[in-house]
Amino acid sequence: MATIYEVSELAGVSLATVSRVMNKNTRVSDKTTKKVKDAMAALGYRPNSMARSLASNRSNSVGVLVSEVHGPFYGAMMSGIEAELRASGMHVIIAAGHSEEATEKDGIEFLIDRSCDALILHVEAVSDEYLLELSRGSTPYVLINRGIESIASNCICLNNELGGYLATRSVLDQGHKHIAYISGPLWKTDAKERYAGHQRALQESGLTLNAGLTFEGDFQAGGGSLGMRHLLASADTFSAVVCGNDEMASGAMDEARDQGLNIPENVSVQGFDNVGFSNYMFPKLSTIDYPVEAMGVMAARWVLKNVYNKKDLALQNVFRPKLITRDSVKKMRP
Amino acid sequence: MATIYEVSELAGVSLATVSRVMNKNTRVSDKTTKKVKDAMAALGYRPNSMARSLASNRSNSVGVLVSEVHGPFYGAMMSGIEAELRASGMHVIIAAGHSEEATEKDGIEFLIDRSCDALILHVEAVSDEYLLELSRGSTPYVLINRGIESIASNCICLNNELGGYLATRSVLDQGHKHIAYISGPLWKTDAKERYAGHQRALQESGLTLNAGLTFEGDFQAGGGSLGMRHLLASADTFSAVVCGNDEMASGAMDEARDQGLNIPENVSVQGFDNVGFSNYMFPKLSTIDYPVEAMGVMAARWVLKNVYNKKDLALQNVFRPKLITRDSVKKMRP
DNA sequence: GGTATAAATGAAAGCGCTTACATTTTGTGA
DNA sequence: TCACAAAATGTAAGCGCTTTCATTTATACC
Repeated sequence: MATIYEVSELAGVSLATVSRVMNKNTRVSDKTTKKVKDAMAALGYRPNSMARSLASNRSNSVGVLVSEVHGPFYGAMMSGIEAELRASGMHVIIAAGHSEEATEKDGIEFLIDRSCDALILHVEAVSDEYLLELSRGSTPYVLINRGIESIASNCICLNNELGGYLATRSVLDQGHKHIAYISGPLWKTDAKERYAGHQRALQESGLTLNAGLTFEGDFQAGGGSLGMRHLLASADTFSAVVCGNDEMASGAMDEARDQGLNIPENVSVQGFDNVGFSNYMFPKLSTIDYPVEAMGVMAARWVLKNVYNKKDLALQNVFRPKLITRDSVKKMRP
Repeated sequence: MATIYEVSELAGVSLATVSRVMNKNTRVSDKTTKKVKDAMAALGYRPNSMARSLASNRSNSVGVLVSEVHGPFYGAMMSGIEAELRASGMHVIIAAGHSEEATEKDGIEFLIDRSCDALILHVEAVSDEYLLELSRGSTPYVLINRGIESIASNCICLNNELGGYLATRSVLDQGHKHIAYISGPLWKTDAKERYAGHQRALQESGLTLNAGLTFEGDFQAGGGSLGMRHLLASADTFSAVVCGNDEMASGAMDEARDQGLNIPENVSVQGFDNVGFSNYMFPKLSTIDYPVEAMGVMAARWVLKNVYNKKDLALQNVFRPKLITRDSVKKMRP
């Protein structure tokens, strides 16, 4: 492998000049630029990224921590990030946090030790204090789907409350009066916010929350099944169930069918996330669109702008969820 | 940030000794080891990974090229790879190839330029010749889901032919005699092999392939819909359709339902991949299990063994697909 | 043409480690 | 106790770049 030194020799210039034409940060005359480029081409020169990183204290890598590497949600997020960053020559290093505090911290440290220039984090278990402390360190980071007041400009969030509101609002608009809710684990901020939105929609319609028609799930299909079983066993009746995410909606639908109910004829189901498989379900799931890929792209832009000094990038911190109407919610006869 | 030099000073030993206790590759007496570790702890020392890489010519990073970063299939694969490699302190850099030759080559070069110690590739568009040429380079790689005879030990494959056979065999076993097939794009090796398995199963049962009941799709839901439409419009009747993958099965089911057919009452559907959403579909899809996560883990092990010299790792090159019986294929009355 | 100034280039000191080789210390057996 | 091998540690030369500062060359103006 040719080194910069051999290039400089062949081109008859100094190391510094070769470095300059590579980095195009200082003017080099057209004539020497050409000589250098020719020499590079002749030698098939590829700069050694490790040496560059060491000398420049820039690794051109950004670390991405997701809860799970698989899963449609994180997939879309990583996809947006990868595309945007690679287009600018940066690479992404991934790590999984598994929604556990220790693992998340471990992942963050791992990425920092890897000399990432910046981090994009989707963390759930770690505390605000930890993140605040982290922000005092030297590795800048953006948070996806987590809002912390004092570092708001580092946060890229969905308005979950609005999403929760929209979900229930749309079910109400179809004439439903008895609405059950299967929430995500309420220690997760987004689950809590969505639930709050649900409550607001009910209140706005003059309905009161029926605690018996509420179930705290786990954001997984299993929790949705459990939730539906619980709800169906309850004394109260309902014509629709709003779920904290699509996975739980799927589980709930399965369970309902197992109990002989048809969807949406006997019970309507509303999801949240619109990620991956909701369109493959039957009936196709009405849900709330979570523009997670766009948010990934935005996180990447945040890094490009704040860490790699690309100007002229417009940033957006809060994204709006959008109602997706499909077939799982039926209109009620008045 | 403390450097190795400060640690050596505080501990009263040389740079080399500190390096030795970090890398534990040379014996250092217990006494000095302790002194060094204490000094490290006192200074909160973190080794600079870029400097280590430069000096040792090892980046501890492995590049992973997938067709799409999102998508349940690649998600499972990356998940397996990430978990296995990180447990050994290596990190993974991802890049997307988008099933296009130029993009795949670009991604591979990108990863090589990033000083990856090894590559794990899921490539589709690039030619065997290119890969052979690549194998003469200095960056070792493993191929997932691509078999090349002359570098067989670098390939981790599913026995696709067997999978295709199993899929059709199971449908035959349910008493179906008129079976349609929606294949993946036949320029892709796996699509071709699965199709070959289908044909073998038919032959074995003394059935002949009916060209009118065959459709070449694109491995996407859209292709499945198109395929089903085409098949239903054909002159020949069929009671079951075997699909080259789950996405197409989903599309096919949608289309069938749009045309008023019930599944599996009017037409049975068999998928392939068992990845992600097939369990969320309704009816739950009978399919062929593709142990892609395990294959990801195996690819990671290949790298650990061949590149990072971890002995004692058993490698497996060919994986067996497995039939998953669920609800989308119905038993025919004889 | 001569000087002042800007533009282009070069020289060399690191960046923070690893590792081959040299040196010192420790342990062993007679 | 001494010679000698083995174990432990130290010395110093890189790894391949970037970047500051100094030097040379080109440009402009009178």
